[in-house]
Amino acid sequence: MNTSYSLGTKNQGAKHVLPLIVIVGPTASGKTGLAIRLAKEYGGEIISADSRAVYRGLDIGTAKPLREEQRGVPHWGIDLVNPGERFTAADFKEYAMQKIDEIRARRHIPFLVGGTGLYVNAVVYDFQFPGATDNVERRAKLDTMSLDELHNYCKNNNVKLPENRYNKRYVVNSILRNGHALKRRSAPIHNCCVVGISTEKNILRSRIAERAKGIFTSGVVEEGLAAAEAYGWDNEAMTGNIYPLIRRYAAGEIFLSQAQEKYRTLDWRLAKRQLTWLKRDEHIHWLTLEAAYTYLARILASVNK
RNA sequence: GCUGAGGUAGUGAAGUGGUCAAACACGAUUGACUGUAAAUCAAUUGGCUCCGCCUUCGUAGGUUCGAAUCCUACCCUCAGCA
Repeated sequence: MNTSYSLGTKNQGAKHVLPLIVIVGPTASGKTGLAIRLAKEYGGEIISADSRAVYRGLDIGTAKPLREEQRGVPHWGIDLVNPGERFTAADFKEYAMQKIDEIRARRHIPFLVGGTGLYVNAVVYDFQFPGATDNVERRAKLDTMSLDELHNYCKNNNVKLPENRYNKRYVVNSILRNGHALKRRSAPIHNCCVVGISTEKNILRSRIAERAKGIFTSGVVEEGLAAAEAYGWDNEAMTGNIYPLIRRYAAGEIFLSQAQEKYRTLDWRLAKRQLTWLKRDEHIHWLTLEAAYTYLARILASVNK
C-alpha cells in the first residue's frame, strides 16, 4: 500500500528539499538500529527525539547508541544539557528544526528517530507552543501552589481547566498559556515520511525483559551514582525509569533481583504509554522492522541528491 | 507426634459478629497528555441480564435474625520441640 508515496524525487530539479524520515516506536523496538543502518547506506544524519538522551552523563540507563554503534553516522539531539537543566519540548522543536535545515544543506537525509512522542509531534505537526516565552518566575511561583489553589486561581481568572485537572503540570501550563489556543498542523509537514515500528507485544515484552537482565551489571549503577553526585537525584533527568531504582539499590533498600524486576515493569509500562500516544496518530505508517527497512530503502534509493 | 503461629481477591497485607465484594500497597488493563513527557495524571481491576442480583475470605459442618469475623472437625503452610 501507499506505493504512490514519493518525496524529493528526481524530477523536482536540483534545488528540491530532501525528505525528512521519521522513525517512531516504543522503547526496544529496534528503531535506532534501523535508522543507523539506513543513514549509513543512504547518507543520512540522525536526530534523536528522546527526552532522556539529551542529558549528558546518562548513557547506559537511557540506552544511547554507543559511539561504535553510531558507525560514523552523525548523531544529534544527544548530550545537549546537564541533568537538572531545563530542556523542554519547545526547545527540542527549535533545535531539531535547525538541525534538519543544516543536514539538508549538507545534502544529507535527516532522520528523526525516537520514542518521545511529544518531541516527534512538535516537529512533525509543527506545534506552536502558544504563550511562547517561558516565564520562569511565574512558573516557579505557580509550582509552589497546591492543586486546590491552582484550581481556585483558574476559577477566579477564567482559565479553563485541562481535561485532566488533577495533573498539576497541565494546570500550570494552562494558566501560563493564558487562553491561547493550541496550534498544530493536522497533517505532517511537507516532505516528511513517518514510519512506526510495529512489534508483537510478547516479543517486545521479552526484549524488554532481556534488557533488564543485564543492565544493572553494565555500569549503570556507577553511572547513576556519578550523575547523582554531580547533579543530585531530584531533577527531571534522574526520574527516568532506572535511576530511581539505582538510588534505592545503592541505598540497600532493594536487592538486585528486585531492581531488575521493577525496571522491567517500568520499561514495559513506558512502552505501553508510548504506544498509546502513537496509536492515535493516523499518519504513522506502521511496519515491522524488516518491512520498514525495505520500504524506506526504496524511498531513499529514489531520492536524488 | 506434640506445641505455637497462620491460611483473605493476581501478589503482599488490613479487617476479628451487621455499614464487607472486603481498606491499603504492588501488579495488571485502558486512557489523557503542546514549555521538565522514560515525566505527570485519570479510570477500571470477583461474576452478571450491572441504580440491582449472584458467588467469594483453606475445606465441611454448626451457632446466630445475620459470620471473613464465634464453635467443631478436617486439610495445608511455617516456626519451635520430639
